Order: sequence, then structure tokens, then C-alpha cells
Amino acid sequence: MMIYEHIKTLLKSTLADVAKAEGWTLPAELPDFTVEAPRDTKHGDIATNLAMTLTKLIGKPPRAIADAMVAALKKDTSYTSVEVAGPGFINLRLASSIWQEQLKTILNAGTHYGDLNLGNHEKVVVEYVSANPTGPMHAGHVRGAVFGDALSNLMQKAGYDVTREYYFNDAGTQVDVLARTVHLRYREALGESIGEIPAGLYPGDYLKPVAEKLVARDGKKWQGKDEAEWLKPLREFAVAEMMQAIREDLNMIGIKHDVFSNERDVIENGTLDKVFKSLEDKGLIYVGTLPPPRGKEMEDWKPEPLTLFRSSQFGDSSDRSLKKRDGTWSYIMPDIAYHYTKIQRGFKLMINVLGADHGGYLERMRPAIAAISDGSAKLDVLFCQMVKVFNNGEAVKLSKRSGNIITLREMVEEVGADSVRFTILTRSFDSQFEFDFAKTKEQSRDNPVFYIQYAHARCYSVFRKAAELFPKADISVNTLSNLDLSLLTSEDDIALIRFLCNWPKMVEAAAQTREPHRISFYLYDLAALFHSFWNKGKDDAQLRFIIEDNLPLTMARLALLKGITTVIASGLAVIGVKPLEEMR
RNA sequence: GACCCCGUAGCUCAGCUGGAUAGAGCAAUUGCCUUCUAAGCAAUAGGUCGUACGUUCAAAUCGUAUCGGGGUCGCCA
Repeated sequence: MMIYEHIKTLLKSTLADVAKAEGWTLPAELPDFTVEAPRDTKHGDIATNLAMTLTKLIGKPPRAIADAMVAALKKDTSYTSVEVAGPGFINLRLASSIWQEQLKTILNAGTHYGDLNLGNHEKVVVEYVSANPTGPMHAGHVRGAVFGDALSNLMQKAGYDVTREYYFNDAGTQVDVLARTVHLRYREALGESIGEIPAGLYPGDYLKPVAEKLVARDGKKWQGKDEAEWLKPLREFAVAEMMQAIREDLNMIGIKHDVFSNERDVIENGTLDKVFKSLEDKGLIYVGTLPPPRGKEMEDWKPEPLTLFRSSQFGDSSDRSLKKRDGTWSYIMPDIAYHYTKIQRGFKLMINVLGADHGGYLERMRPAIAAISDGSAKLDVLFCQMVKVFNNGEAVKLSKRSGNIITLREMVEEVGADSVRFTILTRSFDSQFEFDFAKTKEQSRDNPVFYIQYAHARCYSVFRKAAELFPKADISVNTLSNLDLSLLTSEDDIALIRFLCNWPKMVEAAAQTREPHRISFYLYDLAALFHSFWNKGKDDAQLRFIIEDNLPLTMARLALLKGITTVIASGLAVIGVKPLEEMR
């Protein structure tokens, strides 16, 4: 980024000079203009749209403004060419020495190259997965899980103090259903014939081992007893088991949360009562009746007085009920209390990664957070769109009810963690995508993630070869970063360095937009440049990395390779994929 | 009835805080392994960017309308 910011500053000062000479009046604050590497290298190293953004202000055609700028820029020797192109772009080419210096900067920074101070060490909590402990992780969870994890990596790289968090509901009806199903499986494990799993309980075999564990621990203790006796202990047992399984599943795909929070704690430690009372104290709670929901047929709907939160005072379309008809808390109240704990822990920025099926969540939670934080905390919710799962072209309906699921475990075992992560992270989170399990399995070897890993491995292969051919040469990073790199002059050398210099800008853009997939595409393009360079060495010996009779050039090329592996490795770290040193 | 996301090559998707001839992978066709790993490279073919207006020096990108697909609108989570 250094280089682009530097050029931008230079352009501004040149513009000021030109404006003076030409008699243009400029505003104190210039319109925002770009300084970036153009897509097509024919357009130079760096292009700016500066002239075009000034047409209105100055009242002259863009090319005329550009021409005046070019005349002034040509006096600066750090540009080897300056020209006007297209509708009024100014294209600059920089002296090779500038790029060679940039490569040194990269080597000195190592994998910290691209680290930013965008977040200024601000504390941010990223909550993701947060699946309730009623079943194993399945394909529907994977997208949010991987996305949230990569986003956390990205925010960290951009200079935020990130906490990865998982929140689960262990106090509602779902976990009661879980406990009942476990009890049934428990009776089965003890030899009873249970027949089909009744509707309303969880089908699927995944609770069998849990039941067996329970038998091993408690024997026949709960057989033939009333639900009132076993519900609570079995619930606790089952929740602990499921959470353990979930952690193991997530681990398979490289995900580890820093903090696990749960609904029961929030209720039992008094946080919920405290938060509710503070809402009451603020005059935001009343008893009233809500209109029936629109656009949806509600057979069992009856107007009844409920405990309501004045959500509409904070921009919500309606007030919200905090208690159910039966007097128990509705899901939103523990959630509000949970978010209060985040605020208490010092987070002013909270990011929640949710599935698109939680569409109304933000509209409800934002007002609540505004109320409990008095407007000082901010909630961002990123909705990952649905994943449509196919198996060889046939749609797979994921449903716990029918037991028809593709588990995370199956995905990782069949396709591989790296491929799964990369596939997910080459999509923008807000567009739905189709995941064909069978096809992905079949094509797993074609997954673009290997293309990037292969580039990394090839670089390492050259280093191994160099060590063999030049046993006396010191090819450590320290030495490489202090070399004279003036031998790196070919178009391909410079093109690669130039591309490496885009890395910090990529991190910045990806972090600002919360779009880790940009990193994947950048890495792919970098790998493509590298592979292309590699193959040129077959036609032109001077473009090989190792040139046996030219140690100085070889050393300079090794420095370039080091720059490439450095950026690939730090990019893959964001994606959460291993940078391999060898692939055979 | 209201709100959110998407519509780009045969398929899966990038590009969208406006910029130069619209990109990649897969699938198709053709070349390249005595030389640093062919999980690679080079080339060919493939698109009215859903549609229509509008804003702009400039629109796949922004706005309005419309069609199509998905999601949400609860005291469920």
C-alpha cells in the first residue's frame, strides 16, 4: 500500500502546481480518485483517474486536464513513462529500482506483510456457527462456519482484536426434545424395542452412541422413571455430549472458537433478570397486544396481552414480545441478555454470522442493543445465503426431521478440509450457491485450492534445488532481503513484484467489505502469474529461477520466490488452508 | 401486502464503494514433459451482463419499474 499512497501524495502536489500555472481553482478537498494497478499491464504500472474526476470542477475535458498533468509529471525521473490513455486515464510506469525496493520491504515484513492498522486494535466479537446442540454439524452449517472463521482471520490481519465466539441455546424446548430422544435411545440401548422414532423427536442414529455412553455411566438408573426425574440430568448429559461432538467436527475443518456462551448461564447467573429490569427502568416494557402477523396464515393466533419491548422506538417495525403466552421467555430475551454480556466485556463492535433463514434477526436485535447500550454498541449481521446441496444433480433436502443430512464429517472426509474451505471462500457470502456433493468429490483433484498450494510447493522445490546446486550460497531470508536486486528487470519479474504489492490493498478492501473471498481470487491470480513465469523458463533459460552459471541472478530470483511464498502463505492463513511445501 | 439476497459463457461462480476490448474454473478443441514438480503452460471456441427506462464524460456496477429464483415477515430459533 505504501507505494500507492506515496504516488497519490505525489500526484496531489503535482496537481497543485499545475493548477497554479493553468489558473484552475481547486477545492480544498479533492474528489476521491484512484491510484491502482490497471488490470491490463499495457496500461502501465499504475493508473489514475484523477483527470476524469476533475472535469466538472475545472470545466475542461478530461484529456486536456490529463495532458497538462502529464507535461508536469514527465519532469520526474522516477517515472519511466507517463501517458494519457482512453477517456483520460494517466498511466505511469515506474523505474525498476522502485519495484526492487518494494520487494525488499516485503521480505523484511515476512508474513506480517499486509498486516494493517485498520482496526486500531479495536475489540470485535465475531459470533458464528452458534448451532444448537441437537445434532451433528451438517452441510447447512458449514458455510457460516467457514465464512465466520475466515472473516475473523481477516479482521485480525486488518488490525482488530478479534474474539471468536459460539452461543448456543440449552434452555429451550429443543434441548428437551433432545433429552427425550436420548432417553428413548437409552431404553433401546438397554434392550427395549422402541420401534420407529416418533414424530417430534430427532431421528438419525447419531444419538445411539450418546445413549450407550449414558448406559456406561449410569446403568439402568433412568429406566422406567418419570420424565420429571430424568429430563434435567439427561439434558445436561446430552448437551455436553453434543457440544463435544460439535467441537470435534469443527476442529476437522480448522475451526476453534475462543469463547462458548450459553443461554442457561445467562439465565441462571441473573444477567437476564438484570437486563430485563434495566429495560423496565427505562420505561421500555409494557403489557399489550400485537396485531396478527401479516402475509402468513396463523391458525392458532389469538390476540392476547403479552409483555412487550418498545422496539419500535428504535426503528423496528413493531414492538416485540419478550415472553410467551405461558410466561416463559421468548428466544429473543436471553439473546438480548447475551449481547449485553458482550457489551459488558468491552465490545463496541459485534459481528454475527447467520444463515439467511434468520432474516428478521437484525431488525429485532439492533433496537434491543441500541436500548441496552444507549447507542454505544454496534451490531453487524452478515447473512450467509442458503447452500443448496445436490448429490449428482439431485437436490438433497437437508432436514434433521427426516434424518436426511450430509454431515460436515462426511464432507471433510470425502472432499478434504482445504477444498471445502476454499470452495466456500470463492463465493460471496450473500449469493446462494449450489454445492454438488458427488461432483465436488469427483473433481476434488481439480479444486483450485491445489493450484495455489502447488505454486507454493513449486517455489519450495526451487529452494531445495538451489541448496543442492549452490551448497555454499546463503539463501536465508536475511541474506535475500539485503541483496542487490537490480538484476530483476524482466517484464515478468516486475509484473510479479507489482502484483505482490497489491496484497495490502487486497486485505484492506476485503476487511472493509467483510469479503474474505476476495483473498481467494487474489491468491489464484498470483499463482497464475507464477505458473506462467515458471513455464517461460522452458523456452528462455534466462527466465528460469535457477541459472547455474549466474549465481547473482539466481539469488535475486530466489528473493522474488520468497516474496511469492510469503504472500501466498499469509493469504492462505486467512483462508485457513495449509501452504504445502511439497506436493507429489 | 412489506422487507432482504440473487439473475453475467453449456455448468459453477468472480467482477458491483461507476472507469479502458466483460473474467476464472469445469466441460469442448489444439499444441507443450532429455532441463527448477505437467496438480503446470500456451492457444481456439463460447456472453443482447434477465428486461425497460433514467442518472453520468463513462453503467455488468448507481436509481426507478418489471419479470424470474431463493429467503424472511411469530409467542419458532
